[in-house]
Amino acid sequence: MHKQLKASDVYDILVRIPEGKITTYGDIARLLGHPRASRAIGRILNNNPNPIVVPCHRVVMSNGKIGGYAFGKARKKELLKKEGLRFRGDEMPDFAECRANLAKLR
DNA sequence: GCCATGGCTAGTA
DNA sequence: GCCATGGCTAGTA
Repeated sequence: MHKQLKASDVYDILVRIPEGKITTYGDIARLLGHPRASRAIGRILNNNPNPIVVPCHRVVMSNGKIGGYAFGKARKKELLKKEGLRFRGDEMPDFAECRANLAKLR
């Protein structure tokens, strides 16, 4: 078996994403060296033990749609709106501009 | 065998 | 819309 994705590594990345920025499941997967693990990232987020400090709602789909959320998409959308993101249905018009560059985060 | 994804085809309008 | 993917859980034998 090969090396496995660590949930704590995923959460460590998430806490560095500022308000008003978002990332994708795939971007996180690639940063951790598991380019095909985007679906697995979603499963890990679904398990988020601490939604208060780990902003899972800032992870969206690579096609600019909102993606899932343990407490429902409606809740996720509200949180993102509060942080300045705009919506057209489930689409995020400024997805590209708000997409964080994970490599440059500290 | 399920799923909080994503990339790729086929082929409609 | 299909299906490979990776981590997880249920629950068979």
